[in-house]
Amino acid sequence: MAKQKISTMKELSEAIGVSRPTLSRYFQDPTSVRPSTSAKIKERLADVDYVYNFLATRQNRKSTELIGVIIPHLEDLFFASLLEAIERHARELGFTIITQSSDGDPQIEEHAVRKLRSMSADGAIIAPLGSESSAELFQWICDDLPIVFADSHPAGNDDCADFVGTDNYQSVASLVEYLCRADEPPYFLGMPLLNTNAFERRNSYAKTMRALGHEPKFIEPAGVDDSWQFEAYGHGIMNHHFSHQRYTDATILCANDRIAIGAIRAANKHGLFARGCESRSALRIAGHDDHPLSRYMYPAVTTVAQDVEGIAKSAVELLVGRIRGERTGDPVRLLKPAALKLRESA
Amino acid sequence: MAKQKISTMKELSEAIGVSRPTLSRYFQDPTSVRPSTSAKIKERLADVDYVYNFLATRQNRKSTELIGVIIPHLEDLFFASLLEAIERHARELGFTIITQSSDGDPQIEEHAVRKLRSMSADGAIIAPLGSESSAELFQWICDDLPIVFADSHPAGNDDCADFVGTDNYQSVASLVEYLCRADEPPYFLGMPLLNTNAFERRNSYAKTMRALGHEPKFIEPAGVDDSWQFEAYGHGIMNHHFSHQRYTDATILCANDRIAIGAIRAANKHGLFARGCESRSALRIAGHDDHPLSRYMYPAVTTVAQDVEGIAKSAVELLVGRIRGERTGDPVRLLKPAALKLRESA
DNA sequence: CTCCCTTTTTTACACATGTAAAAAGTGCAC
DNA sequence: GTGCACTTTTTACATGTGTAAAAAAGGGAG
Repeated sequence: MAKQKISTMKELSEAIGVSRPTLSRYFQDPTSVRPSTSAKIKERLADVDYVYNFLATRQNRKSTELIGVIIPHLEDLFFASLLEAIERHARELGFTIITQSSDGDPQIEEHAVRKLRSMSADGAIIAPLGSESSAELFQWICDDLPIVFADSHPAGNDDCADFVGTDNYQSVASLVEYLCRADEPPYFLGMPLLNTNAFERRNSYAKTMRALGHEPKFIEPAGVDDSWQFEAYGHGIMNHHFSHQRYTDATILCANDRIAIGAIRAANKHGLFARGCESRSALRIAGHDDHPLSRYMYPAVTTVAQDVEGIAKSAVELLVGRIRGERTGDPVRLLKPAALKLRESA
Repeated sequence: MAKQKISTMKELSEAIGVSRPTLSRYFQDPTSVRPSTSAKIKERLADVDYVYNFLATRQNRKSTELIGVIIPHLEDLFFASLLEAIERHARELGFTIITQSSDGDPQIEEHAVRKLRSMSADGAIIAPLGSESSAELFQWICDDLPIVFADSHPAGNDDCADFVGTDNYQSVASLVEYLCRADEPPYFLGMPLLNTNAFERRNSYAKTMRALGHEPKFIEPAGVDDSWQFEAYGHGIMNHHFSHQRYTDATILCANDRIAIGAIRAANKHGLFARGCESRSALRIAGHDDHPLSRYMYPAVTTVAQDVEGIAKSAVELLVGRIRGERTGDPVRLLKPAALKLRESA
């Protein structure tokens, strides 16, 4: 690469032989200059090493074409796949993604939101933590720029921005119905109450159970602290119970797959699954989300698949619609259905 | 929040009653102004809603305090944990992270590198893809800004930037030695040749085997395409072989845990592990990395734990050292040892 | 009260680009 | 060759901040 390094548009305009404003217009839309000029610029550009200054361009354009994404944890394959899908769709529409992980900490979440505003992001997709303290923050940011909440929505103010997520009532109901149809009605092993999904899944379980004429039965957490370490959480609780011979032939619906993975590990250690998972065991464990590794567990986790791809696509589309001003008015609330994945564990 | 919204430092300086340059210095270092002034600013700032303009500040500072991180896939818990750790350390040092996933695609990787330069990032931590086409690109970016390669290094030019990663020779050797000591010498199930780790682990396996007086034996991929879908890769290959009664009582060393997870699933489906993983089976499968879910498999995966935290910490420290000019001279090559994790699968 | 030193304000310019308006240039039809 | 329409160049100003230098103000010691 012996190409001449050029660092400003002014230098570049001299090297190419067109004026700087013409170059500026060319970079924003090559068809906005005469075809012969456009060709000339394109040709000379190939001989030269020039990268435009992102900071300077974005400071002056009305739109920065930056979209912020805030998720609770990168180290969770559900959020990781959501993020990858969002990135893919945003890239197609010409937007750059700024990812911030809130690391489960409302303070970091707040910091991330403020940083997005200071970066003049055009909008943001947020998978919020469940902290009540965030309500004010979200109200504040919603006033300033288009926001789409994804996966879960803030506890207090549901009406300040669009939302896309899974219809937990549908997804959990379809699992409960299946489990009741196939065998015993399930117990519910909830997730730590970290966001609205935790509540909705719990409520949906109870509601569906009652509708089917069963009394909801919850497995008690037994001294495990609330955290995003779901596998450890599920494993800790169920290992404890199985050690005391409890729930050893029960049907257990876990609030998410990561908890189910922990629970399945505990069950295996206690030899509670029938050899060769084809023959159904008395103990049944189901999850929720279709975590990428669910199918590799043994037994493979029966679960419901969230439409991650659809959620990501809609979130980006909703957001970009707002950013471009094509969509105004009341916030939209998109609930995606989830698909039952019958596998081996239940 | 009825706070007065203020969007520029000029407005703010009028509202507070100090000059704009004083404010500017206050924001960069509150101790650089007289304590009484600092207190006054701090006090009035609380009554007002002001966010500095990131783009404008960073355009003019010599340092943007932005660090770019490029990883092959977010949807891989190894990289996700690496990224989280990097983010944490960078945040402590006051740097903002811009993450770009190359999605396994050299073109996207190139795009990401160029974007980092156009954003005037102070430096970048890159976990490169193995593509030869990237050599020129990396040379180009290394000339412009401090780079640290993490996890794996570009195939061609090893000497253009610092590197931090796992000592694959040590890690694989310790596994091979353990496996040979405990029982039969292992076969090697490699990973797709996507980066230098793939080669190094393969070579280390062969070398260690010979040193111990055994002939290296490789399990052939049997028509599975090269991709980052490691679980599917491992599962596909081993399911195929197990179906033909091959390797059913072998010891198999997988190039990473995700492949091992796929292989273990296949083994379980074929009933090849002894019930209750306490009693050792003839079939043994080991992995590499200590993937966060390895311990939840059944049998739990025997593996070596990469020092993700240490790699992330060193990568950030090396990079920041270069950025601050505290470190110059020849590239450093830091190899972290990995720790054997004896679990149930081997 | 004065002097000196420190801090702050004022003023000015810089950064790399966007963008608007006026001036100059180009090409084409007649 | 003239006139017209379209492009491009020129010129000038904008963005929101960093930063340097000079001028002004403030505080403390004598």
